[in-house]
Amino acid sequence: MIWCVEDDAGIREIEIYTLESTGFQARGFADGADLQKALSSQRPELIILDVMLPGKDGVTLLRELRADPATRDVPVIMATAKGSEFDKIQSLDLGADDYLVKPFGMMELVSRVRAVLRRCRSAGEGEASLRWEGLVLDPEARAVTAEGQPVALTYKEFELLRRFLSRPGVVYSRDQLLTDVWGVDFAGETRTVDVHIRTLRQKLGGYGSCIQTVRQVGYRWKGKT
Amino acid sequence: MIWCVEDDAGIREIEIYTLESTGFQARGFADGADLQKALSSQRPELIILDVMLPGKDGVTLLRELRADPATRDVPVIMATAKGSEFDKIQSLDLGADDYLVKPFGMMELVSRVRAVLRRCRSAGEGEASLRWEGLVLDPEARAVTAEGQPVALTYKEFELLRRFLSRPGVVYSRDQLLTDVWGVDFAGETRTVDVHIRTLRQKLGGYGSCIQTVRQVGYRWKGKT
DNA sequence: GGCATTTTGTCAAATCTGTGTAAAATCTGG
DNA sequence: CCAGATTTTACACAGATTTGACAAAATGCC
Repeated sequence: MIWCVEDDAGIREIEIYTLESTGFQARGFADGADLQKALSSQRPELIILDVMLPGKDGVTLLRELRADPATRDVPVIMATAKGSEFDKIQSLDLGADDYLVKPFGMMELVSRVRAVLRRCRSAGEGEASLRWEGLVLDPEARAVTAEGQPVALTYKEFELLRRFLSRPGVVYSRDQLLTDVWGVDFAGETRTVDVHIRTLRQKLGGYGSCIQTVRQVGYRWKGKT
Repeated sequence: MIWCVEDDAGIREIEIYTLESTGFQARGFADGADLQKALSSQRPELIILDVMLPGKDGVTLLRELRADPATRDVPVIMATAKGSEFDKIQSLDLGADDYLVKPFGMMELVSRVRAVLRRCRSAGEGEASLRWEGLVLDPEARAVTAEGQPVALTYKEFELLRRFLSRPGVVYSRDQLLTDVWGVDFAGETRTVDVHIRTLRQKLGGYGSCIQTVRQVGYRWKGKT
């Protein structure tokens, strides 16, 4: 799925039409706010980002994308009408993967998208990061952030959180968590899980209350709404 | 089984014919009311939903589908004549799995259906939730909702309800329920079941009366209508 | 229809169980 | 051996479960 952020509806239509007719799935956004809202629940393969946008401009958006562990590794192609060298350098410095100068032909768009995707895929697909509102768990970096602030978790805590976030709302029994996180051959059969849940809850601060205990059964991440 | 919601009988016929001739089972509905009626007793693999419909429009229907735990995870492909960006974004935001713009070719329809099914199947099948009209029991989340409102049940209450909903109309004797829910080696043999049935009936509100007592025998969930 | 008997509904009190919590004990890698 | 992570232990408490007593309803008999 490729996302196009472009305020001009006409250009956006053409971009999407072109991408879809070439076999990509595509979706458009008129501004950065829409993009960021959608990013909170989904993750595109690639973003085509216009520099000139109402509200936050493309360069600012790019900077924010790169600052967030959850979106750090989404490829971005910047698009701009201005051919100014400044934008170009600045964007590439901030980590844009490629650059398109308007007016660009649709074949150029497609070929650049393909090129960037090819480049990024060969870089190896990483595990997607899990997120819940402002809480982000990055499996590759093995790091968790809450509203951008790092949360230091131990191994067991991290693995527990990973289970929860990967299936929010689903109840995990203590046994399940034990064999899952501790390993099938775990001897001890005490309040071990409880204690780790407690420390995890503490470290998660406000998100701590998202871990609900289901009496007689186990724990689950607070379901939607 | 794929369901097509489309008010134009001609288009509906063609969709169904195409899907069936490609090996799918398909069934058509003229409006949202018919769809929702059918959903109360069955569950399709995928829904193709027209945006322009008499009565409730497709976007509203989609929103309702996504709001209901029982249908939240049914894949939906939206179809529309309007190429309006608004509809498209809104639908995808609401969780449509794909989008078809009329007039679409039948081969495109089939390929999109295949793509969505492939994507959703790999998402892994969990336990199916049980439902009775507006009452939904989700075994994985261990949660029950009545008309979307959560119903807090204790362990025993949940297990009882699960028995009833899994075989509506079947009478369970107290002994059966005791060994089933309480365990084979349950000592106490008093009014225990009755008391739990009572609390369950209370918490279920209007659905409480669906638990019928069969004198001398036990209890059962109210059979069909 | 009355009446006795049995079965079920209801309530509140008593009991039991699982969980939260803190702190001590143990383990692990450097 | 140390620091930090993990596990164990112990105990109090909230909430679930069970018990027991009685009221209400259904059934069968005359």
